[in-house]
Amino acid sequence: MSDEAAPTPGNFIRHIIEDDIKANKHEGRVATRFPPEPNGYLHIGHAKSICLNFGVALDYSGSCNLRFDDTNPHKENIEFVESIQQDVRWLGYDWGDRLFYASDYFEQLYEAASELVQAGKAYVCDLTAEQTREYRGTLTEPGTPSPFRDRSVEENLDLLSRMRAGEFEDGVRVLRAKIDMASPNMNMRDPTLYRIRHGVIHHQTGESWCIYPMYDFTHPVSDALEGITHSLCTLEFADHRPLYDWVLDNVSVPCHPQQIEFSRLNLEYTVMSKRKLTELVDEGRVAGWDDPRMPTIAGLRRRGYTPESIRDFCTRIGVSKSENTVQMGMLENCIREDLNEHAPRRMAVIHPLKVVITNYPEGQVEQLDVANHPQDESLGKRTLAFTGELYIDREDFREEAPRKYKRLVSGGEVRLRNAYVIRCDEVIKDAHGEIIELHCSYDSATLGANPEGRKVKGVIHWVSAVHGVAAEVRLYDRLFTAPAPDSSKDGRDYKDFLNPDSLRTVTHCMVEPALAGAEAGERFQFEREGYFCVDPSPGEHATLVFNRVVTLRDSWAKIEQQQNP
RNA sequence: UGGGACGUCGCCAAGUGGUAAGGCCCGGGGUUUUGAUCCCCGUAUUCGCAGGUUCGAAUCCUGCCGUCCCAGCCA
Repeated sequence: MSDEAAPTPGNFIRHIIEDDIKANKHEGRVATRFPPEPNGYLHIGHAKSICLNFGVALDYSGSCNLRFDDTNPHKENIEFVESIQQDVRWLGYDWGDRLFYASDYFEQLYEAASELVQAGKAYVCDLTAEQTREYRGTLTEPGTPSPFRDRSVEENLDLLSRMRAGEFEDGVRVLRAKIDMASPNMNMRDPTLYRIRHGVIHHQTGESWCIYPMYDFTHPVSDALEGITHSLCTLEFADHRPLYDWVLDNVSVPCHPQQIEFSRLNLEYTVMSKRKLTELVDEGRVAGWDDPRMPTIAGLRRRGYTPESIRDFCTRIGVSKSENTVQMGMLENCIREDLNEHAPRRMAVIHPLKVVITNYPEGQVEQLDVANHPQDESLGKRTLAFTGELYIDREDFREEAPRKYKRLVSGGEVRLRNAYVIRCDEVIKDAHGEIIELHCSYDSATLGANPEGRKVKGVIHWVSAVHGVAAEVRLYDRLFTAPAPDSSKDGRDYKDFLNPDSLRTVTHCMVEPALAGAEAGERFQFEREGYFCVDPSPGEHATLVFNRVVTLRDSWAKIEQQQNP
């Protein structure tokens, strides 16, 4: 057991950075940035980027800026800029005093645009959006130059300043780079640099601007102004790199950062696009961005994932340029490993079945001393009350034992975890034949000792009926039923694969008394069930609510499945 | 049919001319008052395919095949 972080394995980006340091490129400096657009909550895919950018900065004594890419006020808002900061911080990263907004550079961006115009490298274009599309050509055919491409520098300068002054309506004109309408790279066919947007209140700049720069223009300039050395982004931006470099080569900036692309994370049984996650939230398919079924950082946090487990996950999946879809098991393994080591053990009965121990002295209560962790004494002990009436889980009793079943059966014996061995003598049913109670007898010689002359293989958990505390338990499962819900070949929408059983709420659970004062966000292992987290929602919960983070590995479930295919 | 990228075990992923790391999953065994944990052991004669260069190729060359991305006044 060790809390030492495993060394981060090398990847192609780290190799490039190490080579650059050796070659004294950028004076040996390393500066990265994490540049989210505040138009949604961060998800596990962003965590990969965050761990990469901040991790690299940490390991090479560099710095990593947090910069909001806020150039499209239509889609962005302050709730997102706040949640993003909270999530990055929660993941364990610190941007110090280097919190920036692309909008901090609007004035410099405008000057850079003027510079391009003056150099004859940008022009104001009056084509409509639709016309622009037609003029752009197709993947296989070159585009056609805009009729406004050869406007004079003077006219362009005048028009640009009047765009800024608000003289033109939305969509009437744009500023475009003058590059190459015949380029095989669509991004180089005179890309739009600025568009007009009236009537939106930007969360940072308010109403001071009515023209907004595009990503392809904003990003390289922002990177350069911040002295970024390595600008890491996902694969789909590889085609934009020539434009990124073009902008930096044609505008006066202090340095020329290097853009490097890596592949984004895909996770089985979920979706990762912001558009789809936004849809799930807006349409009420989930309870919000922090719904524990969401792959968002906020969702994982509420589910009970630890920041350590997410960071561990990010280092395990690595960084490469190949298209990948990581199995859920990988993420689950990371949280199991963390919680197995750190979570105190408790007993909780999710589907209670009453057990009466007929030979237990009436009214007697025994206080049992029990370890909080089977391997780690430093987690201490707690006391458990044992009584003649208790609850076990319905799953742990069968009238007829299936093959290899080693829990309680009629006439059979089982060990009550941390307590005695009991035998089931009688099954009490109601008028419908439903089992409502078990009458058992206990062997008083089996507390902390094996029974004489026989072996009892099964061990089940239990809660004293008089000391137990009522609780609600939320059992989560994967949000989608298909491994790749957003790429079905038969034209079905990702929402057609929503898992109807992704949340099962169980209301009348019984948990051991030590759980009574559990605080929001506290995590436990409910023995033989899984890891659970006290729901941290700022709550008006009348009773305790536990979210299931993840089940325990369950080899019995595998056996059972093989027996009843 | 243009351009960009990628193809190493079921899923990730090292490897950068010297004879296929590691993790997850999976299978088998052991310990265990959690069917958990932990501990052993096993799992690619082969790197998309086909040629070529070389004493030697996953690594170099050529050709082919497959997958992903690009035609927002989104990022």
